Amino acid sequence: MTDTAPARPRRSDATRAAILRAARERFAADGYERATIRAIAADARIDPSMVMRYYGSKEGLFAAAAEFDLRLPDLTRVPSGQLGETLVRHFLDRWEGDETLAALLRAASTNPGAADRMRGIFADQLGAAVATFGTDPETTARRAGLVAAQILGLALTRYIVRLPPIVAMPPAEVVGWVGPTIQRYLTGSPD
Amino acid sequence: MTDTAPARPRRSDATRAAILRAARERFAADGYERATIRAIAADARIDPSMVMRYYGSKEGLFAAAAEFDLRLPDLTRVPSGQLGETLVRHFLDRWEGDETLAALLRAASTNPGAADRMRGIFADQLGAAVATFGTDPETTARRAGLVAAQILGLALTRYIVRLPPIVAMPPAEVVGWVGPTIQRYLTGSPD
DNA sequence: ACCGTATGCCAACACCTGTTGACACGCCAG
DNA sequence: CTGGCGTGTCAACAGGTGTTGGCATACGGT
Repeated sequence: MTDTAPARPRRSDATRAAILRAARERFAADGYERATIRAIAADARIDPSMVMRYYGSKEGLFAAAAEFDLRLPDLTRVPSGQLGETLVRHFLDRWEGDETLAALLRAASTNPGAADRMRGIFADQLGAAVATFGTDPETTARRAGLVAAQILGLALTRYIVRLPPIVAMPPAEVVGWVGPTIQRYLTGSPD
Repeated sequence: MTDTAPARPRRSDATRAAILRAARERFAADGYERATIRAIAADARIDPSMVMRYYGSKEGLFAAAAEFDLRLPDLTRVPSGQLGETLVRHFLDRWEGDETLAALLRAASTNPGAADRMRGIFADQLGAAVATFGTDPETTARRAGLVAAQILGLALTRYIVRLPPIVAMPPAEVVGWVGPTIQRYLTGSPD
């Protein structure tokens, strides 16, 4: 068994946290390859070699920095007519409150490991949430995939590529437009 | 005036084309930073310095390789009820027949210039197409942006991140699910 | 046949990258 | 007080990057 959580607080915990914070910022702003360990270390005001000691490698650092929980609400407690609206609002909040998702999305375009993690998050977490309410199990994966496609497209155009009309839309209007789409992907049928 | 098109075919045109083809492949597969000039030159079976002579710099090469025309159909000739379906089918074809778009999307996540070009393509070309049929000019930019968000999300999950359920969907089913979404973004109203 | 020029290769540059090992300081248990 | 260990810095390595200039060669017009 790997001894996680001996709970003994180490003096270096603050440094570890600073590194992680700087890493998330840099990965979110620059993507995986342009976010250099040296720049991250400089932001955290320590030597680059510390990053290696605490996280092993750049890949290890990214893996630690890209840990993420969508914190999806319990969809069984949401009125079935408001699923889309609720999810879109939740994703907007989650996206704007934590730059980890932006880091993950930026990196996922070029880094296979990041793409892997992205797949995992949206397949596992979103897939599980979609499976909680009673749609045909045969189609849940597809429905979750379609939701992911719309949500990620929204995130891509709003936070990464920054298409002006999408950036300019207030959250409420985004919910108004995209909510029904998500609703249909979850509970509707094609064509 | 810059003398474009003296129409005199140069002996090096084949080389130029080979470089461009290799560049599109590499940019599409690896993104901007990981696609190295050396690797592109090796694919094209020439010396890296030739790339510099013909395209000036890596940025110049990318700019040439990322030239792209969506070739959107004339939307005024499409029955207004089939706009969504038509557009989705067109985008799927365009995306699968030319890796330039994939290169552009991969690069747009990390390279500001690529993001710029992406914005240009979807604002100018898609925006113009959406403007051709008579919706309120006030909302055309927003409608075009929403369409871009859904289409780019579909492309991201199908060709870049490769979410299994989206990859597995046959084109006809994609059209069946996403077509109505695009239709609503073009001709419908929120909420 | 000749010569200029377009085409291509080679070697090198300056720089930046992730990563490593040796060395210094300071906290804390004994 | 005195070790030992956790924390941090410094300098360097080996490799890869975009980019540059010089040199060979072969084409094409005269």
